[in-house]
Amino acid sequence: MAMKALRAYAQAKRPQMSPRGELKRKQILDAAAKVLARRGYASTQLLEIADEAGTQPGSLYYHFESREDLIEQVLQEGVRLSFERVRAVVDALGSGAAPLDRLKAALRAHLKFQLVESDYARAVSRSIGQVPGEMWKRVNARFRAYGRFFDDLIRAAMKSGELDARVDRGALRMLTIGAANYTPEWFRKDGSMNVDQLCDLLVRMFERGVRTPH
Amino acid sequence: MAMKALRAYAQAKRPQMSPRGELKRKQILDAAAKVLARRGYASTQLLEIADEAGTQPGSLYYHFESREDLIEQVLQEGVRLSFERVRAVVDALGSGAAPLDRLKAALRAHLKFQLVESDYARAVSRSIGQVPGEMWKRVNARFRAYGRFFDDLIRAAMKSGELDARVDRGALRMLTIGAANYTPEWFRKDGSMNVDQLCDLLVRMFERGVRTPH
Amino acid sequence: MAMKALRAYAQAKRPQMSPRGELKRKQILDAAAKVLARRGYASTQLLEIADEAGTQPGSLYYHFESREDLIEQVLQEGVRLSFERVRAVVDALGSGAAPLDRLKAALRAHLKFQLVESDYARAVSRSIGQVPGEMWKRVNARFRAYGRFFDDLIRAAMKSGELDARVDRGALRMLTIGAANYTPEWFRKDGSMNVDQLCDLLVRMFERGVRTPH
Amino acid sequence: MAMKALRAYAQAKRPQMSPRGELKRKQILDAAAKVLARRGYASTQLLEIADEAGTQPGSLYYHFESREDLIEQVLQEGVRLSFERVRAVVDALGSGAAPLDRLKAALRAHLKFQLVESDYARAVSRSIGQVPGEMWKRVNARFRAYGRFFDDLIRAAMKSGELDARVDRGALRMLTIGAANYTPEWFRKDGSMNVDQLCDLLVRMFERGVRTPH
DNA sequence: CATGAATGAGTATTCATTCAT
DNA sequence: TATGAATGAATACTCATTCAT
Repeated sequence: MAMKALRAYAQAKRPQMSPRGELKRKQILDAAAKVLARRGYASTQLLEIADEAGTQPGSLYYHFESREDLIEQVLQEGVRLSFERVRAVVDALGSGAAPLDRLKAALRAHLKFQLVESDYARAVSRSIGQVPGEMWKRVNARFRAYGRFFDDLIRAAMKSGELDARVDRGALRMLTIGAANYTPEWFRKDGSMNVDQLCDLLVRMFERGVRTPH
Repeated sequence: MAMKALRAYAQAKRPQMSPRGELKRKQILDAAAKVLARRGYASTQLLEIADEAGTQPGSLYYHFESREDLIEQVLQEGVRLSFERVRAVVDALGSGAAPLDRLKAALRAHLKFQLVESDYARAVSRSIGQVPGEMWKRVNARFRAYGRFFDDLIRAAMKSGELDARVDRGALRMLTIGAANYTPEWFRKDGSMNVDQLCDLLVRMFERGVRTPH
Repeated sequence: MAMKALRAYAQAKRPQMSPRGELKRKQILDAAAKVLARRGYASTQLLEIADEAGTQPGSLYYHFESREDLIEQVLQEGVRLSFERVRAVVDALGSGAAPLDRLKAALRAHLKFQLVESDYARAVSRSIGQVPGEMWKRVNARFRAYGRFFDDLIRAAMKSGELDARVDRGALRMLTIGAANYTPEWFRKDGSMNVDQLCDLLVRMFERGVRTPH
Repeated sequence: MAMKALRAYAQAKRPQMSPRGELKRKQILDAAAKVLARRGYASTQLLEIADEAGTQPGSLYYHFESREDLIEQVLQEGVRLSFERVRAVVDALGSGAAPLDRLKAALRAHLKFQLVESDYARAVSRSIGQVPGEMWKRVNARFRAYGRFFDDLIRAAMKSGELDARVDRGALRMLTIGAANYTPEWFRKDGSMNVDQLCDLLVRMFERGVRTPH
């Protein structure tokens, strides 16, 4: 009871936390992202996170309310970072670029980011379908915004005539995300192709597969 | 320890089991498949399986050695059934059919089977990446045979010139399987498209995306 | 599975454990020794050990890996302590003492130690024949060293001519140990004889029974 | 409830049971004796007994009320058979034989019987100290009668002056029984000595160790 | 702030016992 | 009588969480 208050206090206080506290908090989040990317939601244990962060399980509770709280923050961060990255890449092309080129760049950025660049992003794809309802509702709210961004890119490429407008945009997006999210399960950097070649293939299938027939 | 041999007597006796015993065993496997398809490997609990099968958790041990044993049998069966179904569909076309048509039929069958037809198949796709090493080794042995079957179909379609032979077959297969396996996560039968339309889309992306450019 | 290594962190850390942790660990070992001395291996339950130690069953796992681990440590300690005690008593006599006197002192010390002095020693004698194969192999390794010590004393007393060298040393030792180990089952301190008188009797049977006839 | 009555009925009926029923009952008792001799009371499981008897665990309940009932009957039988055998051997010597010779014959018979001749007898020695209080009270009642028989033989040998009358008879008997009962734990028929030589050694220690000094 | 230690609710598993056939 | 099948109470074990220091 008194604890609850203290914890709430810790949370509320977060913005003004000491630099040292912020650092530790970041280390724990990083550790949790790494473990989640490795094990997925259901198999992730606090002990392994603590080990990875160089602390004790009990210490995590100073920085986070609970396992759920910690994990949710990793997942939210994962979605946020992916979105941020993809948007930055698309923005860099400028609004003068062809809609399909913008979409292809987004696709490439998404795949690469979650395959080799960010534990947070991989934590998300490895946990989809394991996260309990309530938490998923909240994470999914942000995830849907990310999806809408993609949807807008697709819509634009359809409007411009580059993509076949008769294709169901939602299904198209989900099939592509599924293909991308599954890659961490099988792709090996030291295999027969590198990450960029993999991106090429995904983009090729998307582009030629969906483009407007003449 | 010395008891292990005794406990497993249900296993040893299986061949001569009574029809009633076989029936219950099947009901339990079905229940486990349903729960695995719903929760995935790590979150699947024996209590839920027992509930679904209309028994007590303790009773499961009359038919199976352990949680691991039960789950592994569901997964093995899931791979076996998928393979069986897909092969039957391809065989039905006859060897006179064009290689690409055979491949497209296989793709369609795989997606449909695991999306709406079989809890066992969905149990597999929902559990990939969560199954502990040793068990995965055994399940994967059968899974690879299934993958090889697809690979042969792809190779044939490349040889016939229908598909672009420069594309990496392994990556192609895994991207497609990823897209298909993710569908149970988002596809709703009552949504804007039906299962066959979804199959059409996946096949279209595969076909047009990979076919040989002229 | 991969978790085993993590769970055992209490073990790995033992050397640097805090005094408070060491104390509790000792209390648990003492409690386990008491319960084992009372019930024997097979009937010993963690709940009873926890009760005796003033903890919860779950707490035992902070200090020990498993029931087996805890029990094995008690048994190893039991053998170690018996050996240590007996050797100390024999050493105190000095090497100038007659071999038979050294042997008699050892016998007396062994019986007394496990009858009234040490729960650990009694835990061993009460568990012989119940301990599962693998564990017994390890405990027995130390136990055999203890047996060899006795054997050496017997051999010396035979060489000196005090004992009849035609008697089978192994059988002699085991019969004597059997007689001694069974005493906790029936001896009552408040009975017709005290511990020292019991020791006298055992030593008398050994000495007169085995000594060289003239 | 209705079961209780039926079971009681089965028990009450035992004397008039069909020959076939009696046979099965005997097979189960034999099997239980074998398992008890191997595992001791606490580790004995009904499944192993049923296996050994060539039946199912459930079937045991037609012949015996419970695990406790079955085991108790084995133990009672074990004491009864030992007593019977030892008494027969002593009686065969006739009352004209020297008291010490009668005692030595009894000792020899006891050791040999429970070491190599009877699973029932070994079931008893392997279970001593593991049997729960209530049951032990009942078994011990018969066991004490057996002990008294030995005690009478000892008393007679003391009266005749062959044994030292100052020795505590109870302790003497228990030490000897302990030595004998422990033998199944270590004695191997194919070892350096045979059963009769082992008997010789036990008798020698008893005789020379306790006889009246001149 | 951190941690060593403890807790307790939950989970798989075992096994004597029951019961329908 | 026998047995295949089921049951449920008991037991070891796990792990997020708490708390004293």
